[in-house]
Amino acid sequence: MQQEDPRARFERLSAEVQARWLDPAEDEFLRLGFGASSLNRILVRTGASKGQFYYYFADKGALYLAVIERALAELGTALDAHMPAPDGTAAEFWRETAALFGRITQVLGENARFAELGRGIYREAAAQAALAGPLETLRGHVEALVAAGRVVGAVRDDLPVPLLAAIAFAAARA
Amino acid sequence: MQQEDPRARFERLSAEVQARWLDPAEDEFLRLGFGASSLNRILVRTGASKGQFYYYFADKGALYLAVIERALAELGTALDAHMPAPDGTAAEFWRETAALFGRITQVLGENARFAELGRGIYREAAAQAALAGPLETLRGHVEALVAAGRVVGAVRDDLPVPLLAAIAFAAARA
DNA sequence: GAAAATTTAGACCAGTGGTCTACGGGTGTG
DNA sequence: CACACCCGTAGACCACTGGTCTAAATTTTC
Repeated sequence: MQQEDPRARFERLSAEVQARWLDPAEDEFLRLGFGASSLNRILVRTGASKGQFYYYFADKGALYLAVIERALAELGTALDAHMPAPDGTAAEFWRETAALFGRITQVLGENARFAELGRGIYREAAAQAALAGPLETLRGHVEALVAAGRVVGAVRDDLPVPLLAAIAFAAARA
Repeated sequence: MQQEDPRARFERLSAEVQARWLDPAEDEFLRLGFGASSLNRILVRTGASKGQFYYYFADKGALYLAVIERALAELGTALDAHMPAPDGTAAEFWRETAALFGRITQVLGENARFAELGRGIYREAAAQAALAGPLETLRGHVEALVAAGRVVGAVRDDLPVPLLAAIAFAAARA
């Protein structure tokens, strides 16, 4: 007798009302991680009731997911706003790449929460699947960059793209 | 009226008895991660009582730590058994490095659990501190390798060692 | 205004990690 | 032998967890 997907109900809400849910949740998740965060505590801080929560979210993980998705979307638009215009030489490519890295780390610095939130993803199998979309977008940026690098001969082509992406992430983190 | 550190009591136990605690715990942590693992369930599978557990471990995290430390120690000895004898040229260095990577991934493949366990560490602040010792040993291996590479001019020296180590880990994971 | 649908409140549940008291079983000493 | 001592054990108990469910309030529709 399932009526509707709670997720759909939440997405129907205005951004302001959504923020009223996501802001306290993000704060809690950021400070304590997923496992140690208390849903009841979040509810108190949000000023909402149990029934209200489970009307808009399937479970605690869905809330975590919603927080990450919002953050990821914001990161995406922030990156788009800083996109470079690449040209043809290998030297230029590396300069552009270095600049892009600078921009990414800058954005990450401005939003230090992304790194922290990202770490929590690993565990949630469902999260992996649900985040495929947003992450695919970001991965597209990286892949495009790598492809451009190959054209100008600056990037060796015997390494798989995911590996490069992983290295890029690790480097950015450090 | 604190009598003694539970940790000391556990370490006084024989390896066999320790394994009787750590084996079921490792299985649970591996399958479910730290947060979703149930201490009570582990106790049932171990055949131990609450009191018994808290006599040997400070809390759930301490058990998790003990599991990781044992795994890390085993990884260390496994790596030592595969150590190369490096010589002087850059080409040789890279061959050796590639071979070492192969060995590491091989060892990691044989003990696929390390990657999984490692991911769980991030959250535990205490774990970070407590694992400093064992990790320092492993880091020593990597650092020695990098130093050797610098001598023969194969590794650029404008990158910090931790960054290289992070890249190495990321690459090994992928 | 009444009937129907959507939204909210919170008591309730099994299970969680952790504490605490009481008890068994050695061992050493008189 | 008996006593005290102490290491180790058992498990009742606690506050809290995420999640379910029913009943009431509120809004929408006719």
